[in-house]
Amino acid sequence: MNKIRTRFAPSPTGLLHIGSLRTALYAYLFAKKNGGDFILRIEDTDQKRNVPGGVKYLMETLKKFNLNWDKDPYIQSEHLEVYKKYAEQMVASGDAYYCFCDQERLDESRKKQVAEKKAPMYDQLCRRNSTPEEIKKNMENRCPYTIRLKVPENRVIVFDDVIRGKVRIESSNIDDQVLLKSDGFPTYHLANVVDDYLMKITHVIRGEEWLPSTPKHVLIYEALNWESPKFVHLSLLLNADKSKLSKRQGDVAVEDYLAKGYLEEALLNFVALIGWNPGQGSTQEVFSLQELIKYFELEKVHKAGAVFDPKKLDWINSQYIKKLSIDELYQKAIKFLEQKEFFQKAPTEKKSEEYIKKILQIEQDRLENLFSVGESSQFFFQDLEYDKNLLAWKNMSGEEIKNSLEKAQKILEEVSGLEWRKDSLEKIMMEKAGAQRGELLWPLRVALTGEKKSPSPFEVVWVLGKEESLKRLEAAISRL
RNA sequence: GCCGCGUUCGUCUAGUCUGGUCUAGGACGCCAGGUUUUCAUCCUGGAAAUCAUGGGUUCGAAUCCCAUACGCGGUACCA
Repeated sequence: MNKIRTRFAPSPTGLLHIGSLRTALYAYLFAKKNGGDFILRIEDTDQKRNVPGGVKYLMETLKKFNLNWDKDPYIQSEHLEVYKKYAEQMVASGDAYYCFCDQERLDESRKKQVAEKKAPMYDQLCRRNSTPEEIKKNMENRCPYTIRLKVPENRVIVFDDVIRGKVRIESSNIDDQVLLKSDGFPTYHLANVVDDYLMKITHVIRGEEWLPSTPKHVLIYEALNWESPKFVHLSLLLNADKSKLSKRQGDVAVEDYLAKGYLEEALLNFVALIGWNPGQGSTQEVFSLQELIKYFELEKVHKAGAVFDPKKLDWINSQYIKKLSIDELYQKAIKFLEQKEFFQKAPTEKKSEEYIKKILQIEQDRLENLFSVGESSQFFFQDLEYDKNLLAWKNMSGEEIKNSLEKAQKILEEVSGLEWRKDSLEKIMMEKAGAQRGELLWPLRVALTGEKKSPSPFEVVWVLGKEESLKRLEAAISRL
């Protein structure tokens, strides 16, 4: 049996779509699961749509996700002569033909067909009418031409899809597809087939949008006398309204999600689970790349399209954030924090790595994405502003609040530097509070944070340190 | 229009090939309660699918067959 080999074949047209990431992941998982190769191939055959730097961006993005490809990336535009050779070979064998129709005529004919409610297809003028002499003359006059697939008449084309089983379509429904464009570049259909064959791709794993053109590809394999690879068409990612996931209804680029502070591992995990799960009653939801490789099976990939649920992504992301060490969290979060205005304005001593790491320890269980880091912890970075009424727990009077704050002051003053740890601070304060928890803890917490909701006062005190904590208590008392 | 693919809780899904153990299980989200102050985490519980609809086959169907509906994709010298 041949070595398994899959490929991810994006076009460098800009950003990487989240659905393409999933396609790449599945192709990668399947290859790795079977000890095969995963190839990166750049399909840059449309000169109009290529974006400068697109290839570099694609490679960098895949690397971020650890979707490492084997061998050097293959760039289609560097192999134009190969496609041309096979196109010519197909003309010679009678499986393709030259077409000299210009765009204008094609457009007109198409318009007419649509008006007549017929399927818009090439009317095969050049297939029926061109004589060898005409072709020769056109060539000598350097007439622009394309090479089209000569789709056989009255045939049923059948192929087997790994996920969907047998798919059949009548040849009368298949257009005489252009294989080689007039600019000398191949179309997707030709380039794809030629490269998949030459690169010994065993499994063509791609989006469902390619299913309808697969019969054309089958015809090309036949014409060239090549064995077809296995076809695997993946269902699409959908918007909440079940339409194909699109920019109109939110972010679709991988880059957007990274910018919002989703971790690569979490995104990959999430995307893997849309339309796939290990089955057999497994309830596991969090998978490392290695685990995905271990459990992945193409046969378990769903046929139906699946809605992209951002809420579940949030949850998975939070699971990954919780697992990070503080050093890792700091490394990943700091660049998001540095973008925040409240952070930029903070005094230098509140920007130290040590201080931020303490805050991150408190935030770790609360974060769904890294973009929002620090947003609920702004009180750590700036002077407080709050309504003094907020200091009251239930119906406490001003006098009671004052007493409570002074008591808190006294407790904190007595805590030694050695005991200034989260756990011992909690223990000490809970002991001193006795039955009066709310009375002591609520005013203290508000004095420290100025917020109705916040982490516990023990944690906040621990981060702020003795000096700053006492200062904030003093400020609260003077407000009363 | 034509061609193709699909259809289990709001969403992601298990179960479908090898019909009975499915009075359909899990997760996210939602709701309620608990976790020695609030928030979050965590824990417990709950609501939530007549398995798209209709017809077969069968003692028995989410599971097999057919039809219909709906959704999606394709229909380019774009990929």
